[in-house]
Amino acid sequence: MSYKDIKEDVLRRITSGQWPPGHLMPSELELCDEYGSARATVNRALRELADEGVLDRKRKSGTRVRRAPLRQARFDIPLTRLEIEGRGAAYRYALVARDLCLAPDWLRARMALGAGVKVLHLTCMHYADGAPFQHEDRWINLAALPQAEDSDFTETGPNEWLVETIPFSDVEIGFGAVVADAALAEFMGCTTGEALFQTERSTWFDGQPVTFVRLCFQAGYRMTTRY
Amino acid sequence: MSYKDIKEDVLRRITSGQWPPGHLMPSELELCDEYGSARATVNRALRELADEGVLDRKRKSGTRVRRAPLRQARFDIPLTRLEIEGRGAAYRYALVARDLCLAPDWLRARMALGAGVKVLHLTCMHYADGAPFQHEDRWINLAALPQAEDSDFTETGPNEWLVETIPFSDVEIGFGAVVADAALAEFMGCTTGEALFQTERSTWFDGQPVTFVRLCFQAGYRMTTRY
DNA sequence: GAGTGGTCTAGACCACGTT
DNA sequence: ACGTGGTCTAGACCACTCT
Repeated sequence: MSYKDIKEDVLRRITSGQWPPGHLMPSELELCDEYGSARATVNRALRELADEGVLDRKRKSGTRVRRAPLRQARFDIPLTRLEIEGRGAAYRYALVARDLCLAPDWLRARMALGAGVKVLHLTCMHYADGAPFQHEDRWINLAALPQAEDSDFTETGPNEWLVETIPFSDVEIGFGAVVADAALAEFMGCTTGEALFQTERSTWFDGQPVTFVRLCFQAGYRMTTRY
Repeated sequence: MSYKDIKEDVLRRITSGQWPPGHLMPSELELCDEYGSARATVNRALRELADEGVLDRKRKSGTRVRRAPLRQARFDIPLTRLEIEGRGAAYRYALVARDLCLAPDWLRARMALGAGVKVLHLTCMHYADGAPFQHEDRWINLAALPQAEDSDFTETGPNEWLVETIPFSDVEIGFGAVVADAALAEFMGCTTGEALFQTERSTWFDGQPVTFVRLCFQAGYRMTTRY
């Protein structure tokens, strides 16, 4: 039995009611006997199920079926270009505004920036088959990324530039809703007062705040996943 | 070296620029030499980094640092009661309406229900310290869960009842935004026209559609995570 | 064909938490 | 003290995919 077969079989026993929520499962060694597999194989199956929130494992106490499955949803956060192209639509990018300025107070608080820090403020639009898809409001900390000042971002969006420039970062992401004001409605080709799905993202690299971005999606956009 | 140490060291090499995006890493056997570990240990470290979207692995070609890290965000989807209590607020639940009816067409399409299927339609409110926190619009397929008809849901919300009744399910979840109409604004204690964060969830058990729910959160609510 | 990752085995020691 | 899961080792065979 492969570890995948074991995972499937354990899930089957749980969904069939043979192992109800809270049930104490056999120990790894007992399952090794039953499945005729090595302990490492059984262990991998159970460990992955625990990672996925189905099982609860404790040394000495054993492995139990979770009562209220710790439901977790995993979302892919793709580049906007790839998301649009993945739907078979043509991608177009446009730079709306590019502004060098001191970080406003709300941004300094948000990104934990010191006083008098210069930031690059970019406003961009992303289109799918010519229709407004996403409005991007981006702030880049020039103290962390001075070379951003030399890029003009007319051809390539800041997101794509960033992922090629910074290899890895800590990220905080938040989802919410926002009402389209007159300006945003004009960009997004919707009516004023429409509710738009919005994500906010702060990125750090090596402990240093790098960028903050607000993305507003077209009206009716839904971010979905299965698990 | 433990697999965690190896993960850390590989991440350090990536963030330090020693292994830039797209870089071809040493093979597992070479890393075994370098770290003085068994191949299974190195394999687990690299496999987990690939699962997390940092590395890209292919047989024969080897392991590379992802160019555009397929960033994934993991969100916990807690029970509303636990989310509110976890913030140190008092939880209160109220059943607003309970209605037995035939599934409307949009719902039949959404849940892949046959014609003439009876559903239980529930409207509920969840309060945090007395303030409206979440509006729940729930539909339960009585063909899959006939015992739902015997529960009155005045004391316990349908979500808590469901997780105790069904051990495991397939779930499709979507995030979006919705404008508060007059009725919803009254429930949520906000002004009409406010943008509210909304999640929709469809649940299947054993291939059978069980329930569909729309959750509207208080104005300004943000669902956040770090990764 | 050959190199790489994917997986499995049998055995071992350790860490944690309950008793 | 003892039972359980957590992890590591050394070796093996297989599957994919590039040339």
